[in-house]
Amino acid sequence: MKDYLIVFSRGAGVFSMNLGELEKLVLKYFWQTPVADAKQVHAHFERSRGGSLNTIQSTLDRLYKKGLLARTKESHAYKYQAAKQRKAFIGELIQDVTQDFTHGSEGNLVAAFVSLSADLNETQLNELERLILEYRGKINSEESA
Amino acid sequence: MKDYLIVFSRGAGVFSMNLGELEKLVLKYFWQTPVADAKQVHAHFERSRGGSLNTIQSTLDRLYKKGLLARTKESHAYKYQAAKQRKAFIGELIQDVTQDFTHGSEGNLVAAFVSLSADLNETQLNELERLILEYRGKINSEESA
DNA sequence: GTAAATACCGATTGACTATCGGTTTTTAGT
DNA sequence: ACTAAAAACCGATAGTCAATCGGTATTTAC
Repeated sequence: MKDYLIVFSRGAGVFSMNLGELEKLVLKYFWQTPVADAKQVHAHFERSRGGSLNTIQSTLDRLYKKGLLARTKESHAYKYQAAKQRKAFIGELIQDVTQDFTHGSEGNLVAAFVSLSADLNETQLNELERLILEYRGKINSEESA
Repeated sequence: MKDYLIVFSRGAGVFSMNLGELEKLVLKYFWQTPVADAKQVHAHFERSRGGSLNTIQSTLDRLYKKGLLARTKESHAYKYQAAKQRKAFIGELIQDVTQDFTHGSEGNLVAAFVSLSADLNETQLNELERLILEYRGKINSEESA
């Protein structure tokens, strides 16, 4: 007789689930198209990859349940839109996948820099410095307000 | 009669697969412990999470086949070790999960900065600037060599 | 040469995406 | 109010993958 309990858990991050290929495509679609219903999404993907309207509908529903799409019912159809802007999503994604491997004191971004710096060119370094300056300015003006 | 072919593919990135909870734990273990065999890994995890030696063995094998662990046979047991250092792994991970969502011209790191900057404190900004300077220095000395 | 340690094989379970047929619900128009 | 169309909803199936572990084949040490 087992006197213990085995608990299985998958994913502890922001999303706690993985994204399939179609889900990724649909997300990208909604970063280009503010609002669309299932029919429109289906029309958009029918040519490039096929698939039935039902497949699109259940994918939209899955993304909605994951909190990645928002929806409102308008007459008899749901209108979907991205729940997060692309960059915010990417940020959460990075946090999600890295948090298991980064230590508390070590910022994810700093880890990312160390990890990716080998691929950086001068232009990107300049851009990054510019962003840091810009961000510093924002902090300071907030503090003095 | 179907005259078309449906191709399913999951993941196109560096790893082209996902990591389970145990796999993550084992990876982290090998970033702290340079070399270990299945028995040692099992001994380490037995207390905290249980599981049989076989489970550890197949997990090690899976990580090996994914290229995340290296192994050499020593007498009758494989000795495993991390194939990638932690930060390199994190870098590839970030690239992997973001590449579907970032545009070619936009560096992943720059995207990461924009995404994560809301969480940055002054210390981390300083650290980042320091890293940029350091990295610039490295580039320059390589160029003049 | 045998016993112990380890690798190897294969099966099962559970989670998740993709897919789509069929049924129910909702709404618009008459 | 009735009906037809549209859409949502339900449920089934297949494929991928991690986790798990029993059983068998190898390998090595003595």
